[in-house]
Amino acid sequence: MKLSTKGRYAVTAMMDIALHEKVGPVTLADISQCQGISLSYLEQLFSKLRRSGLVKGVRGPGGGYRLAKPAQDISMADIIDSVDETLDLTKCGGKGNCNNGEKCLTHKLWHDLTQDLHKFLSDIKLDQYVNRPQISDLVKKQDVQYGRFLSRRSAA
Amino acid sequence: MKLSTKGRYAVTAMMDIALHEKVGPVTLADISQCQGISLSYLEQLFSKLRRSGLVKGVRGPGGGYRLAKPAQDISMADIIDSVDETLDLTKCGGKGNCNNGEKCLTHKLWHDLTQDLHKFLSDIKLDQYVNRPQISDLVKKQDVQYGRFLSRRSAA
DNA sequence: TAAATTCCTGACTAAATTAGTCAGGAATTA
DNA sequence: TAATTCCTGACTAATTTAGTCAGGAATTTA
Repeated sequence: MKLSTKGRYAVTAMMDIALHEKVGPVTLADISQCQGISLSYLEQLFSKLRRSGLVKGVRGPGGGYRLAKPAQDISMADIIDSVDETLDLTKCGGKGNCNNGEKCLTHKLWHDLTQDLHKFLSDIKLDQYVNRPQISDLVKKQDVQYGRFLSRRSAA
Repeated sequence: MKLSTKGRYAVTAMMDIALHEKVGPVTLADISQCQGISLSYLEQLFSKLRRSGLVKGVRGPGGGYRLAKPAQDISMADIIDSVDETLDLTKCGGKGNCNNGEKCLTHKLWHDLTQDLHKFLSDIKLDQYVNRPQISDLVKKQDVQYGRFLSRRSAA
């Protein structure tokens, strides 16, 4: 378990996609502009999210990314694990010189803690932070201000 | 909220000190050896932990570090916040071009999530992972194997 | 008092990670 | 066919993490 800006980018981007699930795929260009992340960096992150089976890409005009499964089946832990390399615990355990080949006691305690943390984030699904009252109205308002979707959706 | 190896080092080191509270201060040299972290790096981390009021240093022979307050008053969030610089959320909010001067909706959702996470870690106190049955026996065994304290304590 | 121990500080360097850039190709829509 | 968008890989810059070094300050023990 690890948590950096990388994980934050991934989570917010996934929230973005989930918020607009009903309208259609969300392009990385949109996310890039709205969240202030470079397009290429997003592409790197989404390469991982796609390989983890969290999103699927839709190519061509009108394309973008959409969730690969229902929002209630995607947990925060899934997203963070997908992009943030987990940190190793084996610095002492590898050498095995601390507790007769077993891992240090404190390492075990840390291990227990991260497991609890991981469980906590596994229980939080994407839809919990997205399907909330008032949110959908705000999304619309934001999209209008932002011009997102208008160009291609008004033509259809 | 952020979580990296740095935070892990700090948490495990604090656990180490808490485990040996009754025996006396724990030296950074001991922690360094047991956990495989360089002494100077530990000194950097403990400089922060000390300034945050989580530990206090005891100089001179027989010295080391001990907790500055009871283990049940030190939370995991305290420790992690102390060494891991929190990551900023203002990348969009600063520019304020997303939602009419307000922060992006997704940023708000992320903010909510990290608050929940922070609360989770604030509710976990150091003693919860340390004062557990069986642990104290294991500590003794490990200390004997490791020779920690023996040199200076047997003389007393 | 002298010597050993341990914290404590700051400046510097090396390694790893994060973030971004670039160039080009593949699939899809219109 | 042209535009759009995902997709890939190689490269670079910036930041953070981790470690090194040199020295000083407080304390204990002899």
